[in-house]
Amino acid sequence: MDNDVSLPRDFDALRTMILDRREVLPKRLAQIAAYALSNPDEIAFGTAASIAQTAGVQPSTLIRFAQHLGFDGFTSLQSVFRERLRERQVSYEERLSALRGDTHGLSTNRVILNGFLTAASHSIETISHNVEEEVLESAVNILAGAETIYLLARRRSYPITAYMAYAFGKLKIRNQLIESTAGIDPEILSFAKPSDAAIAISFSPYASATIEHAAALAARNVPVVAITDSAFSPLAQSAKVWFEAAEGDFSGFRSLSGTMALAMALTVSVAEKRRSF
Amino acid sequence: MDNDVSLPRDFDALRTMILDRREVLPKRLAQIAAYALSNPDEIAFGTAASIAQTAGVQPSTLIRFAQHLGFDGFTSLQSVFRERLRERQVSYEERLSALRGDTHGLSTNRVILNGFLTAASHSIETISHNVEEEVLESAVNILAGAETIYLLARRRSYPITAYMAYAFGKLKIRNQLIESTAGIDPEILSFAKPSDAAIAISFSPYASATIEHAAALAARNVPVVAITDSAFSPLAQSAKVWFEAAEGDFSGFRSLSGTMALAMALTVSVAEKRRSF
DNA sequence: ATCAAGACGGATCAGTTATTCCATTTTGTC
DNA sequence: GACAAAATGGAATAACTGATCCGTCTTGAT
Repeated sequence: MDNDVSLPRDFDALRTMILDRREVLPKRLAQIAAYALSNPDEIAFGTAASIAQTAGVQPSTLIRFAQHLGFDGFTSLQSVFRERLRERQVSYEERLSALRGDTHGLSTNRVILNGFLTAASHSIETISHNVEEEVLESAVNILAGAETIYLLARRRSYPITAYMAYAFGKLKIRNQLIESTAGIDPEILSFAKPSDAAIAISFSPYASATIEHAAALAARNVPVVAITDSAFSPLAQSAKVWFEAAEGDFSGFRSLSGTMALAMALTVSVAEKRRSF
Repeated sequence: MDNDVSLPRDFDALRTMILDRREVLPKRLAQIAAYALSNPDEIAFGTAASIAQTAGVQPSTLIRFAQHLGFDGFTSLQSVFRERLRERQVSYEERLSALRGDTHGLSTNRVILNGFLTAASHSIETISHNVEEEVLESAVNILAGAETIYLLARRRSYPITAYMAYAFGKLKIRNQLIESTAGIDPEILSFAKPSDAAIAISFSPYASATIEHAAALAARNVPVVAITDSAFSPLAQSAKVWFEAAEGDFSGFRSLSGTMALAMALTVSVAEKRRSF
């Protein structure tokens, strides 16, 4: 349309072209541009309709986007994304060595990054094998029935509950994150009733505050769902149901990836369950 | 349909299966088998009609071929070929293949959990391929040289900086988490000097506070390292270096796994670098 | 040579595709 | 603030998709 002279044949050229025009693109077209560059595989394999949906636009906008760049339709734009995947296949062996133990010629930084990525992927694997159907179901049941969900975690586990608090909030599920900025946690927790529930997360070495709070709640018949690392964890004793989430770690820091995925799954499952009430 | 118990979910398994049956396959089906193994890319991208033509058979034969192998149609066979191109990390693919695809007979809870686990593993893969050596190095250099590291993130990105704050603390690296509980963020940030540095994390839809703070810091020559989702992000403009971390998501919630691993790698790399001073 | 069982080709079908078109909204200019 | 131009959403459409079906052909055991 407005650029017939140089229509990009390969992905890099296309990428550059899009980045060049980023400021002059209309809103929806820019939205697609951003999506396309960060999810090129989706463009390569998806259909106009499916891509439009995940990118949050209309299919027609996708076609306009392609035409705006000089292609004669979505299909020709898509073929550039497909070409990219075919070519990349060549350098695939070199990529493989990146994550394997092969640290030759890699910078320290890269070794560290790979370490964390590997630890993360191990966590995910472990979770997927260790989580049992019944445990998952009863945890979801407990939480879905709760009036308020209390979130207990400290230190390295705190980010998990922070994200859960955010997600519960978005999903309009009442929750209370125990953060102790003012040191009044015991008072807040004293409001918890048996019709509420708590999620407690802690790994060895266990944060004493989390353990104590969980025990206190359990003593008052508030059901506790725990995520911890073994059956010997003091959390497991206070918990009505508990998940074993042995996280991989690298140089002393846990990956959190598996636990994070489990936590989000719990969150969304609870919302899903409530919707069916 | 001579369906065996297990139908291959990844390309290698499919390849082995086809090679096993090579002699027992009827003529036309063998013809397709040979074509498929030597032109896997064509199968991945083509349509049943186009593949049939270049392979010299009828489209219906292609579908019969797929069904003969135990798939329920050409489409499911094709998805195996597509998966092969999509997953650059073969080892991950093998490990996680159990997770993907069939949701038959799984509980809703399990489907949701698998969704998050898959999204997490995608994130990790993406990060491992998108992070470039130079970007990583210059980010580490900036941060290692900083007196105080300011951590900016809101909402869904907040858990990342929360964990970084914890890890930096453990590693005795001076840092300041911008949390705004008292609404005095601008004042705290006004202390930042060019000899400090900031890490800003935000994904679309970007948290305005993070964007503004990052821009303010950049304007005062405080170097900003950003983690965001595309070149279109307003964060990328304020940043001296920025990482692209397109996180997989499931039912609207980002996985955070890849970003978390990247953040931890940055944290530890900075500590490592400082130790060498 | 016969004949049943499987393999095959090709017409057909329901569903989906990319695309077009037009009414409406948004944007930019004077 | 008014107006033209551009952008956008969404319904409509024609082409094409994968899959099915059935008559014909091939194969191989008897």
